Amino acid sequence: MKTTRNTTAKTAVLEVFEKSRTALSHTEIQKQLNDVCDRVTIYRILDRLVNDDIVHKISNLDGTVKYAKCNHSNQRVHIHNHAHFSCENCHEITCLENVKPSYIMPHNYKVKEINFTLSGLCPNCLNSNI
Amino acid sequence: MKTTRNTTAKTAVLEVFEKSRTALSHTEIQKQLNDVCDRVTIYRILDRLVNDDIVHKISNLDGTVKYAKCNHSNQRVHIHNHAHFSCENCHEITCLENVKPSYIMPHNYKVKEINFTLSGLCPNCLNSNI
DNA sequence: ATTTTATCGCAACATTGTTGCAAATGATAA
DNA sequence: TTATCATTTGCAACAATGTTGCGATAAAAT
Repeated sequence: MKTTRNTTAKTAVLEVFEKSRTALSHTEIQKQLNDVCDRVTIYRILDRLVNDDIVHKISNLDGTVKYAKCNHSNQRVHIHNHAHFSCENCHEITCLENVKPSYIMPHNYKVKEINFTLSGLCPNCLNSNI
Repeated sequence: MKTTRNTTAKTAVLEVFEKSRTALSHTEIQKQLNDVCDRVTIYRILDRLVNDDIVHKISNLDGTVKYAKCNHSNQRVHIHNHAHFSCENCHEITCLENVKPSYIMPHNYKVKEINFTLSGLCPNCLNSNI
């Protein structure tokens, strides 16, 4: 049985998530960590965190991948069925915890995960008259 | 005013889309074209096709970006509000033209585009008892 | 046929993600 | 506390993907 360890690098990554309101890319995490650990280590930590359902992965329309901490891991069945918002101006991605899409699927599909990302202008950028 | 031209490379790319039932990545398109044109040219053609609303871009959870031809460009307001399905087994991405999510947004967001991708097993792979 | 300019090919570069392996380190039990 | 051992890390090297600049080519309009 593979156990997971609490290393200093992992703790540092989790602290970065804690401080951030928005989802973060690998590069953004790396910048905030400044040389706490290697680039490769961050990739591996993120993989583990996603696997352990501590962090979820979000892919943006532009092809960038971001990560955000889950703040509902107390639920028994843990599905990330909430939406994300991607601002085309400031490029921040935020979780819209309360936005849950409803939809009707054709038969014969087995849905395991959903990724619902809306893009446009976030409240901040909308107010700035852009 | 920038006009767009019909080149042989662009026509070839569109033919590849025509033949394909599923969404295609840059690499997949390149393989099917075998050396009709340069790798860079394909990137630029795809950019233009997306800009002209002839093709839409889909980004998958694994970070891969795929493209599919729009078959509803007759609509006046052209928003890609349909869902896509990404099979975790065969990795094919298909458009679910009839699946349109309904959702309620918080105020102060201006939504311009949505990306709704469901993943799991497609009918083909589901039947294969995987 | 000539002109204009969008498009192309090439080369070089930047970014992002992956892999193998020896060394380091966290967790567990002695 | 120390010994043990599997997990994690750093490094180096590699692979894949996407971008940019620029001279050459070719599509479309006159």
